[in-house]
Amino acid sequence: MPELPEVETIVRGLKEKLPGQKIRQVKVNLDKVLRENKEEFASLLTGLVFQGVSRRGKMIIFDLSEDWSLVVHLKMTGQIIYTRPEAPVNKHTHLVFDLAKGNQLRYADLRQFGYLILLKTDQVTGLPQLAGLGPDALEISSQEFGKLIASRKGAIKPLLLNQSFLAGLGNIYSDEVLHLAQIHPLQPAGSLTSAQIERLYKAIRQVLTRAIKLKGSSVSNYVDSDGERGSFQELHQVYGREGKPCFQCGQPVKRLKLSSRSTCFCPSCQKLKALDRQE
DNA sequence: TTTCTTGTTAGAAC
DNA sequence: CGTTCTAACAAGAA
Ligand SMILES: [Zn+2]
Repeated sequence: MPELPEVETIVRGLKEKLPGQKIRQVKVNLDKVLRENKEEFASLLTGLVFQGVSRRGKMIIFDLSEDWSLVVHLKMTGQIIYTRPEAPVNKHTHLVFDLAKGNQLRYADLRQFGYLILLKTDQVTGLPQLAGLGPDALEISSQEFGKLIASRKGAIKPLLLNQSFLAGLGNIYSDEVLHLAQIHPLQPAGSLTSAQIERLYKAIRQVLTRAIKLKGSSVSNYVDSDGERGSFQELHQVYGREGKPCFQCGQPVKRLKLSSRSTCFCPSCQKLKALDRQE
């Protein structure tokens, strides 16, 4: 599931390889991942040169020559892989870019939820999918975070998943962050004490930074731009661990359903009524 | 066969 | 209008 750490890992990998490379040919196997028809998409891109690669939240932005940009969302199962052309082709490969140096950039997506948008560079920031994003989870300041949290009434877990509030966290990292911060997923955001908000802010940075170091979490089919799995899943404290003992206290991890998403947490480490009274 | 999983969004409810 | 919530989407695993 590409969330911020996985997307960041992919972007860092591609930054080393793509800039300066010309697109020699584009093959489209499934045009439903595109906005325009496949012929138009291929002809617009052919001959362009990759320049920068960046991300905002979970969105990837490729900047190309002639003021074109390609914005990509991988949703749950999307992959972008830079590879030798003779490497075996994933069954769900929907796009193949042949690059001037002989390598290929391949886009694959098992569930076909991801998409690409080709547009002029000056249109990128106005794109609703980008303009609607809140501050990036790794860029927001502690002060701004505290201000945003305080004005919200809903439960903290669904709020962390809301990309227009904060961009980058998904189901895995929201659960992991709340466990590290020792905050119950149902606790109303506006009821968090300043000490809890501080812990939450630090937990977000710590969990995401550590996950990026380990190249993300491979819980389903996630691989980075080299086709390599991440290893942060081995350090998950609660996600996917229902019924197993909490590594901190030994109590079994519980799961509940929150806005039709599963949420794993430790009822002992993450109490609903703040145990840390006044500090 | 049915249920579950995921991120985002349209649309409804408040 | 802002916020919050639900259903829908696809395809494979259990
Ligand atoms: Zn615990």
